Amino acid sequence: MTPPAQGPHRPVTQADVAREVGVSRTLVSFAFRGAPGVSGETKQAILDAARRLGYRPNAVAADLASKRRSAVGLYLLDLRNEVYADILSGVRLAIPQNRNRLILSVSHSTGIVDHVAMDSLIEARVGIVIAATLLNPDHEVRELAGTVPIVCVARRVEGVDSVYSDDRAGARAATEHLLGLGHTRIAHIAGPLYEGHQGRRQSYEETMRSAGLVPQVVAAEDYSQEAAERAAASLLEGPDRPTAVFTHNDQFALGVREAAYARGLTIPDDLSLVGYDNSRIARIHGIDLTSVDLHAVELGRAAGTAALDRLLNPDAPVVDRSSMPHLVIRGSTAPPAPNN
Amino acid sequence: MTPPAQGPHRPVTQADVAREVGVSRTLVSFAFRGAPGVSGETKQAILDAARRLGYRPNAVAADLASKRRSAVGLYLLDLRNEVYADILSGVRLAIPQNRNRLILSVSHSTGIVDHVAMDSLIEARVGIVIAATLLNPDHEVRELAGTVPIVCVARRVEGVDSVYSDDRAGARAATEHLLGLGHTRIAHIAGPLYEGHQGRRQSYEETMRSAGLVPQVVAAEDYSQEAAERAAASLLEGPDRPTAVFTHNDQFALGVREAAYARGLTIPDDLSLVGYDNSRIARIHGIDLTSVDLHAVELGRAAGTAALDRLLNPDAPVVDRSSMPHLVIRGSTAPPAPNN
DNA sequence: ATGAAAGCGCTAACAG
DNA sequence: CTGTTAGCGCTTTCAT
Repeated sequence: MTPPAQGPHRPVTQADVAREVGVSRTLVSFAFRGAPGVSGETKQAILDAARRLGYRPNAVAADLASKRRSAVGLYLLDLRNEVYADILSGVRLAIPQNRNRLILSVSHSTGIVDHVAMDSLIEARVGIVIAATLLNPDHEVRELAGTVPIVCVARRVEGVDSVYSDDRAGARAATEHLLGLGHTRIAHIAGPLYEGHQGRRQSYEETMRSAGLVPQVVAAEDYSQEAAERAAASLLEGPDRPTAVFTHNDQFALGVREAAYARGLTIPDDLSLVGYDNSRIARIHGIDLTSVDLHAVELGRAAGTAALDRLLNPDAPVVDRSSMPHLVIRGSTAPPAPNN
Repeated sequence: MTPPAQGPHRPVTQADVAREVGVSRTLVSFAFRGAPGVSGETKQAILDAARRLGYRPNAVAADLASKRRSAVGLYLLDLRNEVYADILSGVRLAIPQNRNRLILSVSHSTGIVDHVAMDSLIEARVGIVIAATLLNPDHEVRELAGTVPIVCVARRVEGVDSVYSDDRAGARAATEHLLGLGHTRIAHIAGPLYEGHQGRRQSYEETMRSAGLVPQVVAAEDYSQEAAERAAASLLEGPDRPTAVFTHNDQFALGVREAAYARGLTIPDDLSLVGYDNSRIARIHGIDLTSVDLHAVELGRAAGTAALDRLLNPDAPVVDRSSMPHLVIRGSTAPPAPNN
């Protein structure tokens, strides 16, 4: 048989170290946190003994005893969407790994509001939750924020710390780009119609109307690429096929792209395509997706910073930090074909 | 100014609930864990009072008191590589979110062995670490496993729970596919030369030699796409340019692809390309990357299951679970051009 | 500079 | 069925 399992059996505690050195537990505690009031000599002796015994501080017990909550909860909607991975990298940039545990809770793109996911963070006693992005209606988010402080990423909720990008500006830039190329039949594939996630769609509609055109919106059933593919199918097979499609995000754009090629349509010759997020996929040679960049990494970093600030200062005024996205024009957009 | 911040100030504890109902703390504890020995009546009263007061169980304190360690640590090398996101999804499938906190620790593709990342997991007192993938040499991994049980994902370490894919078989299939198409100048872009990550390279070399050919390996400096791009540059600009390249992973393949197109080379006409991971990118129309699928989601799920088993039974024999990858042939590979 | 004692929120024997 | 008593590993007054 294979040898038995790994792992220690009698964990070493501060008391063990204290006994070894012949001092009190208090001193060990002080020494490890670099608190003042420990002579250099004893401190050294303590650190040495600790290493010898293999002592590892217990951050969880420390939090409990100090009534602190140094853990940061991270709620992510859907890891298959690269934008969430980017946000996570950004968060990681802001949060020092050695000081704040990052407790992860992942929902799934097809799932409705996931109370279990938030509950698990609350019961893990995180000091704050960075949420990207909650699908709940605003009033529910505010209610949740009454239980645990929340930083909303990529969404603005009144009364709750929010770090987001100006979706209306991004969608306007995208739509205007297509209008500028001469398109008139421009469709939009929106996400599910949750509150707080309608900025892109609304701004698209307004921009179309301002141009004297009729908006055409199809809402995908969920945030998966497949849902977008199905939504695109209805668009591409219907009468008066659009000559351009602007999608809620790049993942959706990928779905449209597959749907188009499956029907023998070429991008951008038969169909111009604009995504949102400017994820890595958009930049690949041969994809060359025109897309709105909302600077997801930077958004994540800002959210991480806001979270740390909130942890330090629970009574500071609510953070409301928006940033401007920018349109990156690539090869997936072109003027409509003359015969269209 | 904006209104003050969110969050409760005096957290509700079991004691509060007990007082409210007029029972002991023990009963509240029992009621919440569904333990036997609580009358239906009191249980209901307790649950009601708890809801009324807004009581939330403290999973951290529970762990401490019960000397249990229900938290699972997740060490991920690099979230920009989709394979790690896939592994994470798989882990999530196996681990019920409401019972086991998932504590995340992310390293970075360019970083060397990240002791800080592992330390943070140890100090968070996780019961087990799922590691995908540690760059440390085998003996260091074994040493770490003496402090906290580890499940190695996508890598086998003797004496440590390991859930992995047969890299040698995958690399052989990839190389033989290229040989079968008639290629003779087949190069390989390997990752950095860490112990435990050499199976693909070695198997490529053996397969080449068995075919009477000379292997040509370039090791990327780190696991980033850019490093692969640089490695590919030297390959594509050197004399006797290879007609095919097999890369350590899809991210590398993407780097090669960019390097090729930047030099006016077309895939697969001028260069056949095989990746590894069969990530979503490989499946995109226009990328169509031939790639070895190691079933990352399934790997993650198996790792999650193994982790839960180990948590339950620390003394069970070491897990050694390998699975077979399979080659997915797409449009990025073709016979070499006749003039080559 | 050092230590004793109380307590964080919870679980776990052990009694009744 | 219900309550009492000790802790878990650590921090934190408050003394000395």
